Amino acid sequence: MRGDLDKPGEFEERVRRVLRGLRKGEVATYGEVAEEAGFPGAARAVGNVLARGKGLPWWRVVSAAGRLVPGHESEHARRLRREGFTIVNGRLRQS
DNA sequence: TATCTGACGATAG
DNA sequence: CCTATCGCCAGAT
Repeated sequence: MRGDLDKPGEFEERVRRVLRGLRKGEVATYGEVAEEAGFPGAARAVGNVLARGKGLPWWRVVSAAGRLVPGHESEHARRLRREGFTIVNGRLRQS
């Protein structure tokens, strides 16, 4: 069957796939990534994957409030600006 | 089965 | 804008 969403590692696999789908100049919130991955409500778990994963476009993910990654705001902002975004006070500019 | 850990999210003060 | 809470989740112990 297709829907073995409870298989161990399936969550991370899907999250990674969603992340790989984010193109330059495109960002998503942790919650959106979780939802697109088929695990609505697992925003927190998405953060865990991003924190440990390697080679992932982590800078294209921000909090629902537009906040950047704690402890890496400088580099995060730099990378986002490089893709055309505007950051104000460590926050992705609202709409 | 019970707890604990986090790059979360919404809400209240 | 800030902190405190509470709810929710996948994984690891």
